[in-house]
Amino acid sequence: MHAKDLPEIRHLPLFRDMRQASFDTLMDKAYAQSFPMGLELIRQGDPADFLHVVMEGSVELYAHWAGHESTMAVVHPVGTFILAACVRDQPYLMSARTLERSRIILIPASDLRVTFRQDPDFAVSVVTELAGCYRAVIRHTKGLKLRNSRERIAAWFWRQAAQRGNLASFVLPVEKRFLASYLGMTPENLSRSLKSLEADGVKVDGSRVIITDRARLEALVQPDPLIDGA
Amino acid sequence: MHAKDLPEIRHLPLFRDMRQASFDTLMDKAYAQSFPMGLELIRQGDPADFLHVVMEGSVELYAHWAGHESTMAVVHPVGTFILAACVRDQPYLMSARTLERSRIILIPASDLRVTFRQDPDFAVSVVTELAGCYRAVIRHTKGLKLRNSRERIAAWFWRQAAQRGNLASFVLPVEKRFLASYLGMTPENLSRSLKSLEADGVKVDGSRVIITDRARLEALVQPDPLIDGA
DNA sequence: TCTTTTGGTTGATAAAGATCAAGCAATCTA
DNA sequence: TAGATTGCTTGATCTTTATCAACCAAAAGA
Repeated sequence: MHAKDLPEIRHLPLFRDMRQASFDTLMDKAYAQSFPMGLELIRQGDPADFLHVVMEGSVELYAHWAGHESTMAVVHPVGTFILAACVRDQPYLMSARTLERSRIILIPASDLRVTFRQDPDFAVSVVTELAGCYRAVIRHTKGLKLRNSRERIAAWFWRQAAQRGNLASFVLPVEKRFLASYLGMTPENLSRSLKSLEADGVKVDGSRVIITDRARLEALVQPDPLIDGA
Repeated sequence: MHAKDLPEIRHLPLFRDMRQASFDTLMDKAYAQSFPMGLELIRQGDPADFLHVVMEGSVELYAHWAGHESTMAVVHPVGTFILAACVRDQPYLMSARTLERSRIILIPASDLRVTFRQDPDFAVSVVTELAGCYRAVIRHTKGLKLRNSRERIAAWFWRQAAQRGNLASFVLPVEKRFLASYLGMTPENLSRSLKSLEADGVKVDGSRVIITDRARLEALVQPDPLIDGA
């Protein structure tokens, strides 16, 4: 556990408002570890031992059943994952693997559970964080059910651009096959849709995305804060 | 607000462990109301004013975008809904309407937010409840992404039977069109799939479901606690 | 009781998306 | 740098699911 990580972790909404003493004891039990690319950090069904914080790299959360696999989320720095399993002391619902070499902070779930029972400010932060996670999944599921695959891709691009201050061009932060799976389609389907989206104001060349016609894209996306986020 | 409701509400996991004083003040601000069938209780995007508790009847949570509509959940007694929007003081992500004549308890969101900051036991209950809601949506989304429509229907039947103590026959608690939408398909698709599922151990006659061959159904469903619940 | 309404079913057809196979190009590695 | 690997793309085809329209039956209302 490196001292230089502490300010960054402390700055996260989840840890921002807790008592310094609680934060210190929690961090005291935590440790950092670096993992190579492609390593399975968590297997779905395993007991929830640690809250994970991604400091560097990126982590895919994915689900599998009957030989099928689906990307549920990709976590980038600085972000946490599987808080819900930790607080309920129940098995993980998703597996996790590193998408690149990653540095992860591991916070023992048992200490977490003790801490939010002792520090009311932290409890409030956990409540707020979990409510936010819940709402994020609901929004994603709404997108899956209400939009077709072309619209989902367009909406994802629109959102990415918006998060970068409406930048007209950016590089994909994940490989296309994970994006495809996250958006609930096959890589082939994504590939074909990308080509057809040139007519709707997005051009994709390799991993570079260029919004060529923002108005046209927006007409297709019909952005909705209750799906795409504020 | 009827006194006879209090024990039932108090028995809910969310309210079970809070201090009596907190519960009393919360219930003091709450009030009960009866609504006719088909009434829109909540419109998505509205500010979160009340935590809702269904005492009688049933309520559909649904989402809409660009003229499309999709059932996200159906809440039966005794169940709560839109806790997340309340604790974050943010707009509802889903609309809600009564599916039949229903009696609902309305607990002001502002009082709720005050209470879980003052009563640590209640805060822990809210944490646990929200984590449970989050995990329920994740499980449902996993089902949507990993299973095809036939499998989703079969899994839903299997789960319903399991919740009723592996009863071989039960009556659908919702109209088929809502079930179809909840499971992410059209009513026509559901209707056709139901017929084809006779070959897999489920027979449906009107609103009556009969599990004719549990083993066969289970072979199709491949039940997984990480999707179908424990 | 007789209509009217509404939810459900069925059939025909269309569209969306998945699958399989082959080819390509960028990246990694020896 | 050459070869191998890997992810992406493209084409052909098949499956799944949606759409549209008609019809039926149960339930609600006059």
